[in-house]
Amino acid sequence: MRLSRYFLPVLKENPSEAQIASHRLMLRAGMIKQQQAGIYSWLPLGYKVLKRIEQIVHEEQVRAGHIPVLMPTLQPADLWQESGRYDAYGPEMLRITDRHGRDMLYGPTNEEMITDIFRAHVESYKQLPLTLYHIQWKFRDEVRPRFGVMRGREFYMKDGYNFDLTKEDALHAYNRHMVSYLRTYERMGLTAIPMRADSGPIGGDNTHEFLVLAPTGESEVFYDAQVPDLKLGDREVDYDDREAVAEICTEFTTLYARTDETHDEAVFNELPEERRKTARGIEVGQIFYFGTKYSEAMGATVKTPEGNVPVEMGSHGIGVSRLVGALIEANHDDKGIIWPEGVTPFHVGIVNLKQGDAACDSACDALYKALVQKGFDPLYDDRKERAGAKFATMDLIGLPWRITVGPRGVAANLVELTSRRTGESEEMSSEAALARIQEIYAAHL
RNA sequence: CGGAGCGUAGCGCAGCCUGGUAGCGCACCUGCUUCGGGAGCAGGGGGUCGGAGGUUCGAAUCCUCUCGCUCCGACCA
Repeated sequence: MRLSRYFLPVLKENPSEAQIASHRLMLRAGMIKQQQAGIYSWLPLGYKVLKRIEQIVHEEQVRAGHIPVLMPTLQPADLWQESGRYDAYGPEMLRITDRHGRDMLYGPTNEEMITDIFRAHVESYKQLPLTLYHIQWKFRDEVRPRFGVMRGREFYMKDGYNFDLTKEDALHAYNRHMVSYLRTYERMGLTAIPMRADSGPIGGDNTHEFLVLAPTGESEVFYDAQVPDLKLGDREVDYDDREAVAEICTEFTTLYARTDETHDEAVFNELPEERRKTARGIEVGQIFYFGTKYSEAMGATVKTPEGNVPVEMGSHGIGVSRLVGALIEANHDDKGIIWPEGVTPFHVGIVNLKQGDAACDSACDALYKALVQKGFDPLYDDRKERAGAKFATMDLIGLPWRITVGPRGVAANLVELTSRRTGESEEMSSEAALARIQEIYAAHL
């Protein structure tokens, strides 16, 4: 993309409404525009990041054997009356009446609807196990939305639901989700720690929240200093291998890691003092096993040799839109955002220091074409701006790599490759820069 | 939902107390110079002062109502 033809409304000054880094930077980098309290338009740059995150979530869910569907945002009230949550949910649920006076709601989650789909189409235990998920907009009418997309009223979320015959099967589904989530966050360059959590209004007795450590997090968390070092790395996972999947879960959940809701001071204090860490965390996902709570209430049963039995269920969510904010909270400096390679909106930025100079222009054009030809998505700043303005824009929007083309180097076929994260620059030929970019992204494409 | 604020040009703000029909910085447009870290000079355009009602000769300014947004607290993916 050529910046002169793009839509990137960056702000030089800080918007007054933004209190935390991610909100401020998303507004300044032209990623979002607030339309109402807690409701945002996603401008081109923000939309690209949102879609990259969504894509990673999809890929990891499919890899785990889960099946994508898409359910509507508007749901009929009667499904929620069946489960009893229509009355239980309270004013956070946005209730709507259509022209015929029928009660509807903008879905805050989809347990009821997915259970309805299941009971309509699944009759036999032979059709199990089954895990369906979707990525869809949700609405919770928060009393006090804040922090930009981190705590909006409208939010984009992946929610998945497993249907199994036995509790053992359902717990395997739970473990499968935990591992797939760990992979998902790692691919985004995030360390999200699974912590034992409270089940809240969804109910159930087995649940973990995934938290990204950041000073602006909403929850206080307590953990063993060794936990953030746990990594999946590039190990292969066979999601059908129950023992292997369970082993990984054990590895990631044995050390102490809890939110303030489940924190146990006595257990925590058994750790040597230097390993006891207290911090703040942003919740970016949660997994639940809740058994037959909805299947019994809504008659979601399968036929077995022993008769009709309600299915065992769990539900599992990843806050896709919230992750955009969480990623920025975890990756920024005083100049702007620093995107991890896995989610960056553009792979590399090209800065032409002397727009209009024949040699610089043609060098940039050639580099741009070569990058596109190799499957990259570069952003070429071809505006008639001064160098300082171009650098400041690149730093703000946080592309992890920048190639600078100036009149000095062009004569000798030299460009400059700069890392946004370290600020380190290296002069090399265009061809060498292209090769380096290929190398860098080999693990992310 | 309790408490506290704020709505004046695209963005950030001053003016309000002590009424006399708007101003600054950035951005934008034109020209000249500048050109590796958000340039300088000169000129220029842009605002029913959130909305409605009231007081007054006269309201951004005072009064009432209303809508929107933000912050602290309780609540939450």
